[in-house]
Amino acid sequence: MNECPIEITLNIISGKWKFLIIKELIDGPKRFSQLNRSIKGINQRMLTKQLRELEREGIIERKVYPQIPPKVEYSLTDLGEKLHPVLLTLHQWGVEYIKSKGVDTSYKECETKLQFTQKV
Amino acid sequence: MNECPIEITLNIISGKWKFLIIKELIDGPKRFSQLNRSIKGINQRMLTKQLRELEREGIIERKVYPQIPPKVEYSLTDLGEKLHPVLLTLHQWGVEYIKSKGVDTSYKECETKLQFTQKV
DNA sequence: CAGAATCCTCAAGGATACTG
DNA sequence: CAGTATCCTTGAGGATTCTG
Repeated sequence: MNECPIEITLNIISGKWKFLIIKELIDGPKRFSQLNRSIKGINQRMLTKQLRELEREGIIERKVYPQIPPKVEYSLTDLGEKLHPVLLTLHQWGVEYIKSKGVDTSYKECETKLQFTQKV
Repeated sequence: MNECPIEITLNIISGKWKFLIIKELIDGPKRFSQLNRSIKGINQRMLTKQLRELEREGIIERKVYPQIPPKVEYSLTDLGEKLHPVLLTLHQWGVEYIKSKGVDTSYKECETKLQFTQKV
């Protein structure tokens, strides 16, 4: 406690996956299996764990459709949507970094994705 | 490789300490011992390790003053300075989070610190 | 003062199998 | 489909000691 807001944010959105999950959900609600497919390298256990934690922090919402086979949709809450500027600046710096290293062209698809949903 | 810029950024500025170190250096160059004191909870080994990694990525610069006792100053490079917007959005979201939880008042000092150096 | 060198712990993360 | 339940590994991070 008595931490600065930056620390608070970092403690909440820590780990390898949370920001990537949030990035996926910026495009709109997605199902568990969709997330599992679009986030490369994650496995079911990790995805479940991270989703639960994000839910507990009030960043995402979990909506269960009572049907068989089950359908569960995850979406950003208002608080979660407010992470958009963070994603944008992280993205922009990533581009700067790539430029500064002289490497390029390898990030096209993610960039466009974020541009489309740019609200600010 | 072929990662999106967000992933690239997160991979580079990962771990528990890097953002906090960068935050300290936004106020201007600082000595090793200063950083060691102002970053609560870090120890020498970790500080050294993180500084080396940040240096290797071109985010900070290390300046040695050849004297006894030794003096070493760390500062942000241009690339490092460009992380300012990220720090700001992380900070802003932290404040939002605190508001949404109804907790407050415990972050005053860090906030002012960042306002002073706000360049954007 | 600014570190290098060791040693150690634990928890984040991963692999796999099973289920309503 | 959307998860649990186990078991396991690795390395991030920590504590301590020594030094030019």
